[in-house]
Amino acid sequence: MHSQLIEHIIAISERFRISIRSAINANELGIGAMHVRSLAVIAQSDACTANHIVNVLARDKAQVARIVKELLAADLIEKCAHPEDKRSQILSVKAEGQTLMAQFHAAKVEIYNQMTQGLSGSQLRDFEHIAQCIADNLLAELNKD
Amino acid sequence: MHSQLIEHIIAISERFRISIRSAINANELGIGAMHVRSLAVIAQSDACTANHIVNVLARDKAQVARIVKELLAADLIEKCAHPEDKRSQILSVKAEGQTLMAQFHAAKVEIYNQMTQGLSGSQLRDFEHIAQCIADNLLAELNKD
DNA sequence: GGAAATTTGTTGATATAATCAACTAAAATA
DNA sequence: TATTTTAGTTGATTATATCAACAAATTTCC
Repeated sequence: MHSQLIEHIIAISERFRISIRSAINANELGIGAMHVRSLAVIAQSDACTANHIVNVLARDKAQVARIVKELLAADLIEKCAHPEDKRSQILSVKAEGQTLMAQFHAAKVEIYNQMTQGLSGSQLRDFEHIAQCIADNLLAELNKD
Repeated sequence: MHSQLIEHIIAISERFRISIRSAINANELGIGAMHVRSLAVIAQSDACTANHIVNVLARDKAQVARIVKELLAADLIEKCAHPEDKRSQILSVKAEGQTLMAQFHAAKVEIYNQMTQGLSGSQLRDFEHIAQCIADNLLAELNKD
């Protein structure tokens, strides 16, 4: 097993993070890549809670709590009471957050186009499918305790 | 483009890092995943310099300098003068480092087996090839300045 | 040969990301 | 109702990454 598979995967995710940060930094805000990823989760889910972000991004809840606090401080999101659970609050994206999301998606498309150069649609479909399979396998392993 | 490709990639690399760290932590040393990856680079290259690690792992040279310092302090590697460049030193893995590398490889094989469950050899070959292609595309983009 | 530019590595300061443990309050369960 | 679980917060700490300034050796170019 001299496979460099993992090294390629690590390289891809780091370069992606760098690209996102520079795309966002160009738009100046005191937030990082994790904030953007969390914001994207909030935007995608309806009735998103902090705990939902924890599950989707597989992050520590302490880390998420701080990210949410900072997104609120930056006025990118707002929170309102959860109708069925007083411990929890529902997060939603505000106007400025929507703008940032649009920039994020544009950056993502650009990066996606860059990284998929020379690859066919069927290659990419296969790749995504296998990537999901691997991610699921590892998740199952982590949840074994 | 609603592809979750990037999210899968990020998930895989994070779970890998976690797995490596817990495999190493089990073996108790004051070092992290980056130290292990750097050590692996040193082990793989003959006449490895700090700069070589910088290039292979695409890390900041300041970060590498500190990792090397810590690997030296932990007695996992040693350095000797570079015969053709007085600025530079050649790094090599010491006995304890070799032991750690063996543990690392064992952990890597285990993780690799976990993550590839249910995938065929040809799927993995394709996947690795495409991953390398994507990594190269992104690298070319970063080097454009 | 020598000045200028580049490369290699070090250090300081700081930012970002992740981890762990203790804790509160609400909710679910038994 | 008593116990356990869940959602979130906070404090403390570690790990990882970034940027700028610097020294010393090497290379480039005239």
